[in-house]
Amino acid sequence: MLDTLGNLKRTHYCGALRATDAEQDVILTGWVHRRRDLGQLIFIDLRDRAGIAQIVFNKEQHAEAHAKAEELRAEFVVAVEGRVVRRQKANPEIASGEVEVIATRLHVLNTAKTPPFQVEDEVTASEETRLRYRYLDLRRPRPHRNIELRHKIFFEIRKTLDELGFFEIETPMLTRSTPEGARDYLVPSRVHHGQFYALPQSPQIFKQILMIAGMDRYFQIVKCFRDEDLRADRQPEFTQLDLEMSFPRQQDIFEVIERVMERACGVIGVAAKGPFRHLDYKEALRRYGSDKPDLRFGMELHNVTPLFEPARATLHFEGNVQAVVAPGAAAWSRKQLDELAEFAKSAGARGVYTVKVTPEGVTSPLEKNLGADALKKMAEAVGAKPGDLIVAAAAKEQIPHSDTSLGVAGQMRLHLGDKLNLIDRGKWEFVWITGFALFEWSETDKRWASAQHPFTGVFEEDLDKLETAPWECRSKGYDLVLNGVELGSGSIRIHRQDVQARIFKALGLSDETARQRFGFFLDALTYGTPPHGGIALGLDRVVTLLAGEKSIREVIAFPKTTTAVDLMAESPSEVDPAQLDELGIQIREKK
RNA sequence: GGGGACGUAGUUCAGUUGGUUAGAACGCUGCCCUGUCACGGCAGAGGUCGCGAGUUCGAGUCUCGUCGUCCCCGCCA
Repeated sequence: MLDTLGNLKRTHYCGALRATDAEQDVILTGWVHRRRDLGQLIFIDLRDRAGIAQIVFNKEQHAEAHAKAEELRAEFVVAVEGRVVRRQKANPEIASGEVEVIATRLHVLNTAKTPPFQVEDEVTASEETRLRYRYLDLRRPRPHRNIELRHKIFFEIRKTLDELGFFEIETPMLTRSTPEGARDYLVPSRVHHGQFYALPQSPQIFKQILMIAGMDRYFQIVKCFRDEDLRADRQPEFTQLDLEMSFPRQQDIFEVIERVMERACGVIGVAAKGPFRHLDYKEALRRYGSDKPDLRFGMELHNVTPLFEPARATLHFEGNVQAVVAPGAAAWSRKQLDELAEFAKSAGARGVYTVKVTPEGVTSPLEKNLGADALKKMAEAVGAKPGDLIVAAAAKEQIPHSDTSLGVAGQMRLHLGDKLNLIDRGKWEFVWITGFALFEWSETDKRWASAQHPFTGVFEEDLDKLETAPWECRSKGYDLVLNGVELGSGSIRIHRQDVQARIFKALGLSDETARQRFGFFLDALTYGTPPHGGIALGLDRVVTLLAGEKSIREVIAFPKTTTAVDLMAESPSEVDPAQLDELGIQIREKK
């Protein structure tokens, strides 16, 4: 027979009991974490959100409570009445370890099936099992801590932006499909047969319209939806901090985000301080081989193409050659070097070359191709010291106006930085990346596409190149990067209808198509649009970094798998034929 | 769309060259135990080796397909 909660009122959290509570009568509630049955004496670790308290059931003193405690099993839900006493021997492992509760009465509020895995701090179950029984997984202290941290960060962000004069304004979830960019999640309309809403990839157009509407400063912590393939740092639905300001200089937006990040980092006691560094996109690519460089360590790239030039034919490489210096890696084994080459190849390298720098001199398989003098010169040029390994990778330019050798070397830099333990985990290196190109060549569509999105502003002096040399147009976009992770991007927007029309044209959108897709927005632009700009940050990634987690799934209460499945809710799922019928939808067999 | 890793008891895993009755730990069930705290002791239950074909006298093991989970490339304005 189960007991009722009745008029029982919890007096303390289990995990909050301290020596100062000794000799008090308390009522605790929670889950049976562990039971240690010694016969006449039963110990229960009782767990709630705050932690664990030890409860003692003594047959001699409280026979009735003891008898009921014999029936307890893992994850039963109970309320315990009792008295807090100091322990003769404290348990330093738990926060409440100086005291325990002598139970006078036990109320069994609910039973529990034997859980598929034990609720304990270390993960013992596979991620698949954890996601299927997410409600049990979330009972563990670490997910609890991550979800609490997420709340605290969100709360701090809201407070900060409120103080800075921003209004949190909601925008529609059921909106219009915009074929530019990611695939949309579509929602069929029952009322409008054959028509669909789309879930927003971002509130981009709405937030710009809010600026046109004179709201001046908007923000929103909001879900965005993108139907693309997933990764450790990507979910089909994810949470953004979206914000927009009217009449901003780029500097003003940076300052707002720097305040926000300072306060968010403050939640875990990290002293991040703006202004953050700035790095030009091209410079970031040249020095770090990435548009989201990890600045926690050096190991910058060196363009050694000229040094390799004499051997271009014999080595059969194409494109440029970039080198990095791996400190202390001259002693690496053949196996380690093979693994490195394997990694570089998988990153897109066409050729991988290593040069060992030792106190005796410089040795390399390249010696017969380049000669000893050239190798010595190379070691000097890249600043390699005895004990270092120079790793060079060649990759052919595949995309017009970009150098793929940089990206390959950039991936090697990260790989080596990790392998050689060069990354200081206590560092928090924020950097603004600016100076992006406005357009990138889309190989799939065989046309120029917006590097960010089609509302990104362009420098006035580049306007004339829109039609003649689109690749030379510089955008007013910027990215915020932390420790090699892209946290978000934004821009000063286009606020003139004529410029917006020219961008659509450069993207190969006819007037007609542009009107069809963005007509309402183009109209809005003509009614007195202020200069405006903003940014969107991926908050799941922010929390992941601050929580010290590897996967975004660890900071989301109910995440989906890499195939966009919710293992607990078992979504997506088939629906009742009557529902489909009402929507006028018929499912075709997949080819 | 492509590449890689994994799938065996409730859970996490081991399983030799294809060969007798598929093992361990934790968990679970019962009994004993008054100071445990990952309690301990004794006894016990628990298996569609993801699924489907194939090769073979014989498949957890080999082959093909398929499903699922994870990682990476493409993709993600």
